[in-house]
Amino acid sequence: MRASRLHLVTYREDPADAEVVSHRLMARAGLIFKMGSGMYAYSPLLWRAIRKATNIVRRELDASGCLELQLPILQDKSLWEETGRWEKYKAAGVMLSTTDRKGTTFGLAPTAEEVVTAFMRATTKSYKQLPVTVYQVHTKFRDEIRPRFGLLRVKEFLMMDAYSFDVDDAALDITYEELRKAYHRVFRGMGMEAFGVEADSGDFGGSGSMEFMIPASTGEDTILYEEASGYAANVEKATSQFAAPEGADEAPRDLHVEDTPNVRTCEELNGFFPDVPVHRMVKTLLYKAVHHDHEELWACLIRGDQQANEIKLRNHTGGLALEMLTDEEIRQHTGAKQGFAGPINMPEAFNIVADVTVEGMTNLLCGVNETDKHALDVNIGRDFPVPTFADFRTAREGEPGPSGEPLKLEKGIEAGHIFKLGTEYTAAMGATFMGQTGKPQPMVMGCYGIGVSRCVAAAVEQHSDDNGIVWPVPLAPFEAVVAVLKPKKAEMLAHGEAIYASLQAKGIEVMLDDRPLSPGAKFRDLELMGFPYVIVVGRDIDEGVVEFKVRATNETDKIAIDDAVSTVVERVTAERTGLLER
RNA sequence: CGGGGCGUAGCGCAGUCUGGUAGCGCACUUGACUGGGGGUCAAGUGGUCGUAGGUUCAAAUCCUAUCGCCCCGACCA
Repeated sequence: MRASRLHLVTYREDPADAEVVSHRLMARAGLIFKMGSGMYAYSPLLWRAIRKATNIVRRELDASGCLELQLPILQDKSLWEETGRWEKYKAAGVMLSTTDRKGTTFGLAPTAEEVVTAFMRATTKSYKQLPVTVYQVHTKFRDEIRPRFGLLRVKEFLMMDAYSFDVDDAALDITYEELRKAYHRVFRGMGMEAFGVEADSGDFGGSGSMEFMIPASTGEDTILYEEASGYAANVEKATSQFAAPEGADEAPRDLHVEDTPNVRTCEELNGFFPDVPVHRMVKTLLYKAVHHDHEELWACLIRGDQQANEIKLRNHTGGLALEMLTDEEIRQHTGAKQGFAGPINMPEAFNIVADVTVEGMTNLLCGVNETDKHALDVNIGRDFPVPTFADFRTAREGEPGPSGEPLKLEKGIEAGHIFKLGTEYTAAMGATFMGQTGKPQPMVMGCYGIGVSRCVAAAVEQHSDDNGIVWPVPLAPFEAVVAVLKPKKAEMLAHGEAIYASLQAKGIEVMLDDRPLSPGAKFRDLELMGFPYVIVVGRDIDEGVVEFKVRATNETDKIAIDDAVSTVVERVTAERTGLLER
């Protein structure tokens, strides 16, 4: 393609709302055009990159025996009601919906388990047809609370979603493992190192799931990992070991209630009682769990030096959503101001649970649901009933992980997620097949997603410098550019066109930059757009010399014009497969 | 959902407090000179000032409503 015909537009200034590097650079390079909050037009240049990312996904999934199909974006509400997820997604605020002229309500696909299960239900009769894994690359919609960071968090995006159907759990395990490997090939094939981490299964349910994270300082997810053991988990799911409660063998002392006016935090309480360290206090966090037809009150006890993990707690409550009580609700339910809730005199309406760090604590300090008062030397079982103990705490960097190594922290962009769903959806929707035994049984399902448009943004997030984007070759909109510095000079242009034609003949995706820009403007522009290799046809052309520029290093070599094509071909073909072993 | 802020040319912004001819930079068009790191000069194009209503002789500016966008918070007991 000729640059003069590519509708290239670049900007010298950053957009006012760009916070992260990929957003900034993609906007400046004219790759994305904002149409509204969380909605972007993709430029022709960006679409080339997205198409390449899509094709890498296709290549690896096809190699794993997956079948591409296409499912509707408009999905009937009643289909989602079969699995109970309409309520769930509405409660979570994720589902965008619309209605047709008859008043029928449709969801705009945030994902497609229901639709694909309905498809398989209608088309699968026998175990002989299984296993089947289908996938599509299609637009998805999510009503994000707060779209931001350019293409990294948007309301409308391009996603690959795959769904596997197996005869039993053992068969699912094999399929899941196959897809896990394919996922690593996909990310490596894009030129990125993604690592798999244990993840919360979120709204999908199911027995196992793994997220694929692309390390980036601006990532919205936090990963905790152990260096040697290979343990890595999303902070939403991560566990760590903790020190046993201090004074476990102390004799219980008599409970006494003291005045603690206007305290709000454990640190402030510590000011009143310097002898009681924060880790001998118990915080009482008050929540409501929202279910589809009712709300429940929950109180979670946790040691003063620990932080609650609301995802773990929500999973325990089984609610669709978990919300902290407002100050007003706290007053209404406990009669006390915010800051004084406690397991003592707790209204019966509350379900009380406690984090495992609370188990075994003695002579602790906690609230008594009375404004401006706290109790000291409280003992579990004696002063309040023994609650259910479980892991409700947030693991933190530096704490010993499951294998005992100190946990390290890394920020990442969630690029993919794989789940073992089991029969949750197929059973609910009656998607059964005739087994070998002659009895109908539900298909065992897995689901798998890759944020294709997000991956492309993540690639920019990971590969850039002060001058702009540095595309990895597998995603680059063009693998190479032939830049003619003075396109008005017919002879120079002819040399450029000859190199361009040869590269094309060799199968290189090449752009001829024939735009009449000043050399400085042209160099900056090409660097901003981030093409991996540039052959500069300039002042030395009369001596038969051109320049070979490497975007990643910004190094320039003068080479003979006759070597230009072979140099580019060699470099590009070496990098086309990303990080895959050849 | 709570708090704060912003809507003025394609982009980035000033002008609003104190009502009186709508501006600047970039980009874009034409011409000339340039030609290896966003070059120079000259002449131009482009805006119902988010929308609707109100006050006023007069509204980008004041008032009301509304729509949109951005940021922070929503891990506090």
